[in-house]
This record gives sequence, C-alpha cells and structure tokens, in this order.
Amino acid sequence: MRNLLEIQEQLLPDLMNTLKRRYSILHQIKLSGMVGRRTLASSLSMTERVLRAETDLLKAQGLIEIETLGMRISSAGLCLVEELEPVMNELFGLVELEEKIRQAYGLRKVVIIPGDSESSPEVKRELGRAGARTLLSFVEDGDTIAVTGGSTLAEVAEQMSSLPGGGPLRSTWFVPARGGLGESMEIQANTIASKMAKRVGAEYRLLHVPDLLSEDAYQSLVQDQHIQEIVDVIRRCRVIIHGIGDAMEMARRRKLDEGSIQNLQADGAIAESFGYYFSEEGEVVHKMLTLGLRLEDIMRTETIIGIAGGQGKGKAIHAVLKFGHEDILVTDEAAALELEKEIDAAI
Amino acid sequence: MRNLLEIQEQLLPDLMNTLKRRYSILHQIKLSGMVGRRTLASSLSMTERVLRAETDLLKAQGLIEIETLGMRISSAGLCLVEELEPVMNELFGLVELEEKIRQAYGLRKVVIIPGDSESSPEVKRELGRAGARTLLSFVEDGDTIAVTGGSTLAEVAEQMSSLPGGGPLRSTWFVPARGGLGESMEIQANTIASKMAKRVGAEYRLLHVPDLLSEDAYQSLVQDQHIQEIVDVIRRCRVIIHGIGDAMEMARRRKLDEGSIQNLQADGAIAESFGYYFSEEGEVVHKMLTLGLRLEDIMRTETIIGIAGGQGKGKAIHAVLKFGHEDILVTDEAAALELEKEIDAAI
DNA sequence: CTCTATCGGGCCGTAAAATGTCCCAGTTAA
DNA sequence: TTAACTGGGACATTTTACGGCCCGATAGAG
Repeated sequence: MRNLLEIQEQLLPDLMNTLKRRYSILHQIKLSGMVGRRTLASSLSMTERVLRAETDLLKAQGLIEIETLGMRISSAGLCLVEELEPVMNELFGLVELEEKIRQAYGLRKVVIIPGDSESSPEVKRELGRAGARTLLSFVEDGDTIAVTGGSTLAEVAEQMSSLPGGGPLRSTWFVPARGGLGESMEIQANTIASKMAKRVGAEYRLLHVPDLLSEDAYQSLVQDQHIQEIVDVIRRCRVIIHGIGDAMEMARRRKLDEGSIQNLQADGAIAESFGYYFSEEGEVVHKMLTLGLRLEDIMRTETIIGIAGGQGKGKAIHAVLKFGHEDILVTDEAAALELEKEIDAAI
Repeated sequence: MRNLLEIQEQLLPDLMNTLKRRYSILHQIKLSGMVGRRTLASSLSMTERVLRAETDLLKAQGLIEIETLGMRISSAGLCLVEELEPVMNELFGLVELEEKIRQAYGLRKVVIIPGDSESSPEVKRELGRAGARTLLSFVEDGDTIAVTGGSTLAEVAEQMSSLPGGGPLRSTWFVPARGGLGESMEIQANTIASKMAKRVGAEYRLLHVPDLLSEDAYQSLVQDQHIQEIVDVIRRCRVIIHGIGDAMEMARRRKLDEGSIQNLQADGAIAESFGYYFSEEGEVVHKMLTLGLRLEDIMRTETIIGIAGGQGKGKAIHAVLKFGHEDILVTDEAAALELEKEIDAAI
C-alpha cells in the first residue's frame, strides 16, 4: 500500500499545503518558546490575519496555549511535532530537492513526484499528470506548443483530460517538434500532439516525414511548400514539452546501424532529446536528419519543459540540463536522487 | 507512534471532514455504477450544487469519469476507494457506534472519542475536550448549569478555555449539582463549577455542605435561608453535566463504613451519579444524604449530559443510561465497546 | 420515427467566508 | 514612568461557496 498521505492527497489536493503550513507554525512556535502573533507572522512571512486563523485552530485543538504574553506550544503540541517530524522531513525532502536542482541548473521550476516511474506504472501515471498540470499552467490560449514523442509524453497526453487549466484553448496549436522518428504509433510525436489537442479542445497540425530519410529525399521535402508551412509554425512555438532519453537506448530503438551507434558512443553521447544527442557535458554531438525544430529555435523558445523519470534516466537528464536551455523539469524521485549525486559530485 | 490518522485529526480536523465527504461520494458512485448528479445528490442528501463542486474536483483528480449519461468511477478512483476503505472504516467506525448507542438508549446525541481514557491521560484530556465542546454547544446565555464532581468533570473544566462556543456567557450560572461529597478539592463539584464559570466568563454560586451529615445537621441546613436560595437556583437548572462512577469505587472513595457498602452490594448497586446509586436495571437503590438536585428535578431537566470513559466504566454507564433520563452521552471508545456488548447481550 | 426523462454544464445573484488592516487595553521589561 | 510587546475586537473588501434555474444533448421507451 502506498503512503497514506499520498492516497489522501488525491482526495484532498491541498492537504500537503495545509499540513505543511500548520506544521511550520507549530514548529516555529516550538522553537520560539513564547512568541507573539505579529512576530511569528513576519518570521513565517504570512499575513497576520491568516496566521491568526491558524493559531485559533491550533488553540482550539489544544496544541498551543495562548496567554497574554504570547503563544506557547502545549505538551500535546510538542508531542505532535515530535511525532510528525520524520514524516514532514520526508515530505519536505522533495521540496528541498526541487529547490536544490532548480538552483544547480538555473531552472525556472522543478517538479518532483515521489517514487520511481521506471518500476511502477502508477508512478509513471502520476508523472504524466504532473507533466500535464505543469504544461497547462504555462500555456495561454493562442500559444503554439511543440511536443516530442516517447512513452512519458504519451502518458502526459493521456492524463491531460481537462485539468483545472481554465477554459478550453480554442486557438492553441499543438504540433510535433520534429518529424516522425520511427517510434511506434502510440508514442509518436504526431499522435501525441493530436491527442493533447483533442483533450483540451485545441487545434493541431501534423508533420509526416518518413523515417531514415536519404539526403535527396530530405532536400526535396524541405522544398515542399506544405511542409515548409507547418515547419514554420513549429519553429514559432512558444512552449516545448519534450521527453529525455538515454542515447544508446534511443539509437537502438530507432534501429540505427551498428556503425552509427559506435560513432555515438565514441562521441560520448549520453542523452537524446528532440532528435539531438548530447554528451555528458551537454554538448550536441549528433543530430537526426529530419525536419522541425532546429537548435536555434530551441534556444529562443520561451518555455521549454523537459519531462523524464526513472533511476536510469538520471545521467541523461543531467546531460540535457547541462545543455542549458531548459526552463522547467518534471521528474520523479528516483531520477532526482541521481541528479543530486551529479550535483554533489560536481562540487 | 500513534496512528497517522489521529495526528491528522488533531492538526487537520477540517480536512478530515471533507475527506469523509469526498470518500462517501466516491464510494457511492462506485456502488451506483453509472449515476447522475441529481440522483446522487438526493441519495447522499446533499444539495446539487455542493455535490457538483465535489464531483468537479474528483473529475479533475481523475478519480471519476463524467460522460453524457452520468458519472462513473475510474480505475484510479476504484483503486483509491479500495485502499482507503480500511482507513475510512476506522474514521467512520465510531460514528456508527455512536448511532447504535444513541438508538439503543433513546438518547439525543452520543459522542465517542477514540482510545481508552482509563489507560491514557491524553485520551482523558480528549474526553474532557469533547465534553466541554458538547456542553457549550447546548448552552445558551442565561442558562443555569449544574455540574457534579469527579476527575472527568475536572478535566472538562480544564479543557473549557474559550472553545468556539461564540461570545462570553455573561448571564450564565454554573452551580454544583449537589453538596460537597467528600472528594478532594480539585474534583469537588464546587471547584469545578467555579472553574468552568471563570473559563467562559460566566457567573457561579457554590453550595458548601459538609460531608457525612448527621440527620440533625441536615435538617437545620435545609432550613437555612441562604442555602435554600442556592438550592432553588440549582433545582431550576436547564442543563446538567455529570460524571458516572462505579458504585463500589465511589462508596470506598467516600469512606462509607463497611456496613453501608455491604448494603449497597446487596441492593445490586452498580453505578453512582449525582449522589444516587443505580442498579444494573437503572433503578435507584440508594441515595446520599445531601442537598441539591432531587430525582424529580433531574427528571424535568431539559438537557442532561453524562460523561464518563474507560473500559471499567462500561457497566456503570449502562446502568445510568437504563435509568432513562439521560439526553447526551460523552464517552470513549473503550467504554462504548463495553456498552455495545450490553446492547448486543440484551437482544 | 417521436416523446420524455435524465444527463452534464453554463450562468447568475446572493450569502458567507477569508483576508488585510487597523485599533485597543493590558502586561512586561527596562 | 516609557516603550515595546501581547491577544483580541472590529471592519471594509475581496473572494469563494452556494442555491437554483435553464439549456442542449442523448438515450431509451413507445
């Protein structure tokens, strides 16, 4: 059975926030010994009135004692804080880890969900939900959103049914970031883009490019007017959401020949994302021959959301983050812990 | 460490209510299969609009699926209900037991707090809190409230600091139900009445009657005008809150002589309350010689709140409830389970 | 086919709660 | 004494919750 708190959080989405808030207050009162409302409010950076509502409740629950010279934790409150301490450390652990990773790679936001999506389908689903929520929180109507393929992105699309993102996004466009890359149908960028669009009532356009293009075919496709049109749309996207893969695994999945794989390995390719292969240091060491977003488009895109989870993805995520153009990272605990190792090793 | 649930009930009492509500909804949807909003609202006796807010949230959480022909629980929702079932039974368990006891003895309200107040001081404190909360919820300004002695009532008084019972009760009177009964100072009715009054900003009057009155002394006290005055006030009380004791224990505590104790035992005295001794069938088999509430006063009092806890009190509580003039019972889980045995045995 | 009952969802005015921001009387320490 | 605190009361304003109604869609009965 999963953690009771995680189960409850499905029914009470703001349970964690409230729990955290009240615990922090109680904890702070414990540390301060005897403290007044205003002092406490400023040290917790809350407004006086909000704090007051909470302390009234804590008092009604008998967890604190309020006297004329301030508030003090009661024995019941002390007992509760001590019992809750390990639980809260575990919970806040991820929050702190989020902040650590955010700082280390200079990201705008990091979201970590508990668990390992590699070993548990439920966690993978949660990762998808978190990705969907995050994506929608950054999208405004009228945006163009480029998405890549991959099983994680497929899960994001799956979980995207009318989350609390407000009204329908009627003039929003979902497009694949790059052409077809030899994935199975369900996890192709095209499929995912169209699914996402349908889920939130948005529009979509597809880019059908055969896999394993010859140079000649590529050149002629580039000239094609219809293709140019959609590629232009893709390049003007405001948001990118993309998965992150292990380089070798992706190469094998795309059925590259043995020679190319050895080349990649020689070049130190660790990670793959939007058709580019990255080295441990975040340098692009190889790229797929297909249409869509180019590096310069990626660099100037306003919001880039990377999403990947599982312990084995740690190094790959690190490599892509080193590339330095990510804004948001959505991952799971297992991968985040690997990232933490990389960060600590770099010091 | 205590159960996480108990901790949450202390820190998040409001959220636990919504947890129960949402669980009930989800559970009902599960049972109903495919059900419409209005149908569901009436079967849960909620207004349509409130239910809607909840189902919107459940949908956003992916726990139910909403289609044109109704709502259905999703696989995630089903999974959650199953995982939460034992937890919720624990939460709801006492509610059902409350109702069972309420019906069995024809009471107006039953409050059961988890645990055994006999073996845990924390539970005893909680029992006091519950008693205080219950008492205040039935009191209106202007009432006269008669209280008895006993350690449980002392705890009620202790926990009565300005609970959310609204404004101060300036014209409310707290009085002892009967004269001093040979208890130690802290748990005497007089002490408790005055403490309660001070806690909620009410008035109080005391009744000082020495223990172990001789018949002569009793007769002269009855004639005393000051005493008559306060006794009149006591007899006009609108609310009584009283503890319930084991007959033999009380007799010993009051230092009755061996003969009286054997008499009590011969008469089948099981319980004691407001100076009266009750048999298993709820008949009064003996009474203390002191002033204050008489049986006829008790019978016409509007609201009588009995409070007692601990496994050993089960039979005593049963006896007093059989007496048939209780309205409210506040007890703990251990005593309630004993009561349940009595109820089941009576069938 | 039509009719009817029921579905989810949109909408709106009001009631209630949450919140920010004061002030006040009391207490303590200097 | 003063100055700096305290908790609690009060109030205007914003935000949210709520009740109640209507609407088009849809499925099943006839």
